[in-house]
Amino acid sequence: MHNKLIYVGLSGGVDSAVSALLLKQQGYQVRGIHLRLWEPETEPGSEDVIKAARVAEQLQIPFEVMDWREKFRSEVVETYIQVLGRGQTPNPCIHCNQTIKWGALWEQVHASGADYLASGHYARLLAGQQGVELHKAINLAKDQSYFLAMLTRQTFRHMLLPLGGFAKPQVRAIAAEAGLEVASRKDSEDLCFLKGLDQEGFLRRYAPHLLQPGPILDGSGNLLGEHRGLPLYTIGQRKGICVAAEAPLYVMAKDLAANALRVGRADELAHSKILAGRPNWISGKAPDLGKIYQVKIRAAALPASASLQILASGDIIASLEKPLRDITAGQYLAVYDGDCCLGSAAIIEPR
RNA sequence: AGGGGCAUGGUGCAACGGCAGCACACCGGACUUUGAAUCCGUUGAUCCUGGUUCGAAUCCAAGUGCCCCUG
Repeated sequence: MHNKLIYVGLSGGVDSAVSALLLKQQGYQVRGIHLRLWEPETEPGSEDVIKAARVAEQLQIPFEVMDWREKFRSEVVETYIQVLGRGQTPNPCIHCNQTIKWGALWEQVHASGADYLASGHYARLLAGQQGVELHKAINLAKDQSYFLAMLTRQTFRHMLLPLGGFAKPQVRAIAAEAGLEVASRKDSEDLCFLKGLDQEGFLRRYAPHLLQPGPILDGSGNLLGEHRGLPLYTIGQRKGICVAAEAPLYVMAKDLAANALRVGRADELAHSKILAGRPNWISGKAPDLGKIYQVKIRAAALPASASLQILASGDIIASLEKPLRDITAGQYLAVYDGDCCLGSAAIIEPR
């Protein structure tokens, strides 16, 4: 009845399947598209492709598969490895959303006549006074707006997120009621391209040159042990240091020049300012500089109150009301006004 | 090769002659569409030999190893 053509990215999981189902029920003309993004040579036919195809079959919607493994490798995986090589902690899901899912994929389906591209992300797009706004999901525990915060309003205009108002159990119930076989499929975890490997195994295989052992030092420069390669550690990390001390040790910093890992106590991790790169403001305009907003420094972080200032360079500084730990270069500082996500910027360093 | 001290899981420390515990580390699980954090849990030890004792990590003796002081 709408006559609108919508493509839904079908991952093979329950979320995207229910997204397609809901849109179909709303009367849209729905087509499923699955991206093959990563399959190691040894992996036989991907289970995800089969599951996605089955979803489309059950929903009786057209379905196609795009083999974008090379594109994914050059756009997302290469960036991931490069950022690790710079001593930072990449967020490949954000990069994938920018370049693949809402970049190249949109262009592709748009060229095929699509009016919208939908996904199973848990976030909401609401009509605001100045246009579409990105809001957190109703179910805050599942909210994924952080991963979408580097996208532009231009993109949000043709994006549909049918699950933003649902809780996960509801989604599974809807899938079960519709008889979808993926209803009970477990949620995906970890990076999609790790596929059973842990990060160390992945890097040993695809970027072994990054795994150079080096010294673990405390704040005074004392040698405490040996690390297995700086990319395996991120700021605030506790596990994997393999050094027994009076109190737990955490990664404070990575010294690329010396290939050294600096560790310290939890209370030494706190900082009250964050320098982040030129931000992406979804509305196109910078927020109110005098106001207190909420910021998140990682997807699963609790929001923290902060005010913003904009430097001449265009970079921003967030001044936190209470110090935060684990402020990590390569991750993103997402800014919220209540439930509304104003935008995001790549974290450069704590101040 | 003078005197003193120490020896307990991987590391650092507890335990009156009476069930060997704690912290850190490791490993596992929960959580999680980034990396983490966090929470829960499991392994795992009395240097060696002999003696005293109903009973020894604990007391005694020798051995071995380490540390400190004095030549």
